[in-house]
Amino acid sequence: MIAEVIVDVPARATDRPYDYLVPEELMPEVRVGSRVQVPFGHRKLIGYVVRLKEQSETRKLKSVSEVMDILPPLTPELVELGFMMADEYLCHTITALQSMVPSVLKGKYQKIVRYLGEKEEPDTLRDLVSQPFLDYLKKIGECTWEEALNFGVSASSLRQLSGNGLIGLEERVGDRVTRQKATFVKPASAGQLQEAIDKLSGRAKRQKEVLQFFQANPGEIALPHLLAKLQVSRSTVQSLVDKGSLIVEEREELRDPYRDRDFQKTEPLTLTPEQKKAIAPILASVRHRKAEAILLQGVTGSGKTEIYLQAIAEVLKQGQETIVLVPEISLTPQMVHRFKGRFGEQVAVLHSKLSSGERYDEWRKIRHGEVKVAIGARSAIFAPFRKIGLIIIDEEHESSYKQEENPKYHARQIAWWRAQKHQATLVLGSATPSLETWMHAQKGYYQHIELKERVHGRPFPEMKVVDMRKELLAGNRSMFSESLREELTRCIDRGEQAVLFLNRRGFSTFVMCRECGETLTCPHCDISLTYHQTNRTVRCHYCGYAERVPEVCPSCGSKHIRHFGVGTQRIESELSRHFPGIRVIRMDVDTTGRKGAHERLLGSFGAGRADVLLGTQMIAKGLDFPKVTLVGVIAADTMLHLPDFRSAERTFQLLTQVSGRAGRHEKPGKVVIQTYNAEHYSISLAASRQTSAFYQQETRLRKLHDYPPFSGMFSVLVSHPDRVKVMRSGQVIALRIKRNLPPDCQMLGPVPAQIPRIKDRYRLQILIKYSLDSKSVQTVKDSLREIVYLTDDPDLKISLDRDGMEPVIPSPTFL
DNA sequence: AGCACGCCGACT
DNA sequence: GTCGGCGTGCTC
Repeated sequence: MIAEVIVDVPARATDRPYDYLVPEELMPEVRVGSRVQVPFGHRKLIGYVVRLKEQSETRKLKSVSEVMDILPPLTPELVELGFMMADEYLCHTITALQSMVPSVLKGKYQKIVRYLGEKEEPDTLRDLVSQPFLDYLKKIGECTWEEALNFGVSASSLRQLSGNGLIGLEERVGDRVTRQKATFVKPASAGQLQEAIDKLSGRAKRQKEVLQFFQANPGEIALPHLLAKLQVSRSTVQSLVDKGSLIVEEREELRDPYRDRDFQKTEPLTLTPEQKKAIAPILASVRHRKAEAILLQGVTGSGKTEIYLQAIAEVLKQGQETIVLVPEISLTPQMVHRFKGRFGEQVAVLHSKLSSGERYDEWRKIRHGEVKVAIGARSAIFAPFRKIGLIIIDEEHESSYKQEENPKYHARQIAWWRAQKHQATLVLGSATPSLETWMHAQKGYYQHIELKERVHGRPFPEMKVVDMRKELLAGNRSMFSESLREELTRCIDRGEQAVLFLNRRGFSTFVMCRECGETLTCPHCDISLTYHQTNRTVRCHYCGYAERVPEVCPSCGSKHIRHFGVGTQRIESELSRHFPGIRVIRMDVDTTGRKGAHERLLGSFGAGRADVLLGTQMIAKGLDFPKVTLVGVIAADTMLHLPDFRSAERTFQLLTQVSGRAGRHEKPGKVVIQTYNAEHYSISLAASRQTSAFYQQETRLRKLHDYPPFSGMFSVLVSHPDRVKVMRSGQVIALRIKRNLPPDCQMLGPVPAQIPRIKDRYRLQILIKYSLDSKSVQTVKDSLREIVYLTDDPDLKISLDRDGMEPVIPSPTFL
């Protein structure tokens, strides 16, 4: 039997399957999706089996040396998906395959130098290596390649010695897996327990207790458990093992990060008539086993999650599996509770807070079929299930479903691909769907279900748009409008809580000299440093560079240097000035840096230990606090000016989401939106909750400018440490693209990227708007693939992104 | 990605 | 003459 293997070398030349002979004894283990070790040139590598066959064109085949897992990490379906991704997202196949499995399965390679003692020690050995190294190697027997180099031994000497057979060089392949072992104890023979007790000497009181315990509790028990329960020591158990009365067994145990928590069993809630109407088509689709996509557009608070839960119950009844994607940020303990409470042990949770070992264990539960529901962030879309009946993507419009590294996939696209393979239902849930999804629903590609009422008939909060230009004219130069200040006062006086939201994007604090106008910028990136009050430093958000705020301007020496812009810290101090004694919890990168800080702060706010929750993006969604009756948006338009054609859509979505935080329970809510663009359609239509009107307007504008989804978009990012070289390469690449560009496509650029330099690399961007005609797509894809590999400069990096979520549209001046 | 093979400059 | 620089090309 021959196995086609994709090896772990992400390079153009090796991006194809290699044939290997499968030795007789490995035949039962090697399957499509198996992770194997294979000899490749002079080294040993990890690879994935992608096909099995009987014949090979290649002479002189090498053999698969090892199969690394009991169950293949990938299913045949995922292998196929890997090839599709490599093609679609222009990445190497191995990169696509590796993105689908836990990172611990990635290879760890080590070169080992071994001392072969049998041989005489000729002079050559002494001539080539130093005496201390030789002594060391003799004592230890073997060492790593790096250690040898540290001793000053040259690589070529080592190779020469290996050729002479004086030392051995080996490649060792391991994975990063640490499987947790647990020790279990059980009686050697349950029937002879009494006998064993009788044989004990009268002084062996402890041992007797242990054996009696097993008489009362037959079966095995975890060793630590036993020790704690009987208050005996390890040695007691050990002597029983030595006597042959007990057997200990070491076994792999799956860590369960939620093991120690109790999940209260919850029962399905009674659906409102509107919910009932909404769930019917989903249930029907699940029962029909037809690949189908459904947009579930429900206002915040309309009870989408309960619909998900009841749909999942139906899928379970059909004996099928479900994948639930939620944005990382809303994968909160409450969320996990709701799923675990309903489905208990049948749920695996995958999120970024897990250690890589825990993540691996959760993943294995899915792979081994121990669970039927996988809930997690973006990468959970690759859950290795075999019979998927339903895929749910909650908050479908979230940009975090797009991966920014290779493979640059969008989870929505992967989800639809898998739904088709499995004949599964895909449910896209959102109060504010992405324009693409909304359009697809309008055109009838997706079923469109709407939930327009909040559960329990809760009223929508009253929304008020405050024009900050008028405030300014009236002489109010503070960050708070008269209106917001009044509402806040009233809210606090009533003993209720408020959430203040500052959209930080494109609006952060920077430090500027008032005499010469110089701003502090990062020495490695073309970006202003942001001011952090906590330790009086300025930091770069892109490379992590930090320095103390200088006393004087580094450029003119003036002392009049201060920070501008609005950060959460500034708002916090302004709040305490306006409202003495106010209790504020601030959530931003500074306060939530440490692990668990996020939950602690929210928990504290929920417990009523603060009047105001002040924060950035991270508080925009998912929060549900009964006492919150006021939501304030400090500056609604900060991202409206970003050079991104999705900025209006983003603004609308954000405002709608944020306003959903108010008045979710008995008390009615109020929302105050402060802006300098009060008449902008994304703001006014969000405030008046005219969702359809917004989507129609936005659709018209996208069509007018031929932006996605009316055209496709590729972005090419060229970067290089040398400013001149990047310009030259950019021109060359642009010319190449242009030469092969289909007539119905358009190239923009090259222009400096939105941030022209990051980590000392200069960046250029080229955009290709392509017509959705599939022939053009293929042409553009092929020519881009060529371009990536055409470079001979190792410092030049070219990054391709298909339908990136944040392409920058070059302004006309650049064209 | 590694690494061997192979063809041109400064040294025992 | 040789050691060693890194350009070129291959890995079933």
